[in-house]
Amino acid sequence: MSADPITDDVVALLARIVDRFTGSYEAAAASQGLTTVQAKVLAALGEPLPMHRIAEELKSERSNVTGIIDRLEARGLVERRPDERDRRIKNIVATPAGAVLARNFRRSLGFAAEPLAALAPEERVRLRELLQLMVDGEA
Amino acid sequence: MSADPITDDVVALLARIVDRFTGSYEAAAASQGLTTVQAKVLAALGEPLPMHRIAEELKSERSNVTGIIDRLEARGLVERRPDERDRRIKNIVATPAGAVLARNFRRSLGFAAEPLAALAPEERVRLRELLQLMVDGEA
DNA sequence: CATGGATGGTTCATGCAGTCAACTAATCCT
DNA sequence: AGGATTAGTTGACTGCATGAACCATCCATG
Repeated sequence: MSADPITDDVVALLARIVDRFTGSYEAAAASQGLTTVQAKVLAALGEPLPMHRIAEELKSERSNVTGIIDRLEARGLVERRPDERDRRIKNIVATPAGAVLARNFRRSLGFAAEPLAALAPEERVRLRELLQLMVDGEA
Repeated sequence: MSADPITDDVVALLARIVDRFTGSYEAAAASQGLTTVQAKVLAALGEPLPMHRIAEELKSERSNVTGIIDRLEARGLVERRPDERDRRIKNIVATPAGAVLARNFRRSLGFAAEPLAALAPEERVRLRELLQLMVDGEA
């Protein structure tokens, strides 16, 4: 269809890899009793973030984030902290408990993803180059 | 953390690429008025499939598939057709309308994904090799 | 400095996707 | 024939997502 069979192959391979990757992601999240969105939020919370930044991060609506944070806060993993300078803003910060889960999540994601990169060192370097090109290739 | 900085880089790059890919997927689905799951199902329906096969495909429960097919059927994109040999089974088959949407979806997914593979032909070949290794690398 | 417009967050209603448990119907196995 | 297994559905419940309406706060400009 797309004229170029190699491109088609690459796209198909990417589809499979994406599938595995998201599978690993979900498994890693579940291993910490988190949904994927919750894991994503918690993982992004190295620095406190206002709600609307989180909405951006998730490419979703502010109204949606309210609920997600509600649930995380109800479990004591996250805290709404009023901003000093701008009283409209609530900064979300991970509690110690939340930080632990985030760290465990990242670790188990790493383990899950590692087999994917089980290539010879030289191959991994080459792969990194190519992926970097792909990433740079767009705006 | 994972000892190997190159692996870390590769994982991070993969994460970004996965992100873009799923973004494209969602956009392509939305362009046909479909949710991502609906698009996935419709795309898998080159051949009629019994519900439980679809559940496998989606890695979800049979009970979940019931609802998904309900909605597709309500829109006339899909049809429940009783199986001749095994009367427990309902084979799901795309209606002409459904097939059109599936084809449009695939086309617009192709266009969306193509920029990702916008590498020199030689690079694409090399990338295909590496991705193939990754895919083969697991059970 | 007052006011009108933008921004940050919440609420509400609605819909889809997902799980789990309980159920019916049909098939398989012996 | 009868018990286990398999296919699909139903119902109750949760989480994620959107869109519209709404406060509160901030900010710009007249």
